[in-house]
Amino acid sequence: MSIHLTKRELDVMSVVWELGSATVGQVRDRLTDDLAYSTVLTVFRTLETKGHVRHEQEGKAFRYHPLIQPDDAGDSVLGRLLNKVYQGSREMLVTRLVSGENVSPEELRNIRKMLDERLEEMER
Amino acid sequence: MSIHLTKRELDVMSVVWELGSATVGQVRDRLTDDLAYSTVLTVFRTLETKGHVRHEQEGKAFRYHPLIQPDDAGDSVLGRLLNKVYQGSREMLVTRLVSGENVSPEELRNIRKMLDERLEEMER
DNA sequence: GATTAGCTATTAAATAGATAATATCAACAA
DNA sequence: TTGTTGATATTATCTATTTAATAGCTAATC
Repeated sequence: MSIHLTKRELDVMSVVWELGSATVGQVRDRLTDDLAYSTVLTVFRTLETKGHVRHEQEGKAFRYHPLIQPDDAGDSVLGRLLNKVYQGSREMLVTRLVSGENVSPEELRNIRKMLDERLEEMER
Repeated sequence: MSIHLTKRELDVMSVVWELGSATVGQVRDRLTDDLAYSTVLTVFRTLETKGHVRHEQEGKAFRYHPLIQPDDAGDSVLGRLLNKVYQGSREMLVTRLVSGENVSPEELRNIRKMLDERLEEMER
């Protein structure tokens, strides 16, 4: 089954993934919205209930560790986006993804290279 | 500002985009979940309130027309996905997108071609 | 030993989202 | 004229999500 994260849950998981693991305070400091400590804690508890993180004691604080990876959470969103918005066309999706101003040629070349490699191993 | 659609709103808009325009009944018939007529109607009314569709009378029914396009709705999702899940790396996102079993070599080649063209026009 | 600082636990409450029952209304059929 | 049919309009309910106030606990500090 696919994993669904709410907006806030994703905000929190994003920091946890980035840091590898995180405490409530660390997450709170990194979020752009200024949330109360207890708010972030509540989100963590929800995530733990859902089995997406676990915690261990660290001094007096809890340190939360991810039990799911970005891809796990991304797949459901990506799937919905692909099917509902781009009618299943990966090309349309990627086209849009690289259509912004701030996309460097290098990034495009890297993506192309990745595609080349993937194509090669498919043909083998 | 970026457009946010809820899951159900996206389901409905998806059908509207696909058909060009749609009535409540048409949408209801195409959704995999079996929703009541009034449920779909409610979603449409929300979408209309938000300015995402307009309607015109057609016989006794309403026909709804989209006022936003797929890209408009996709951008906010894509942006969140890119930044929160893939840490801003388009390459990681695309890698995941093309990593499934059911991705044809042809589709990959089309994407690569699109990238080539985009790279060319950037260098010009 | 009392105080404070820094946590977690409990509880509440407001808002958003999803679903649908029921009331109405207009046009057509008998 | 009077149902009947096929819509829309109104209203309600339930659940999920978001936010946070406040209570309680523990270790260090004075």
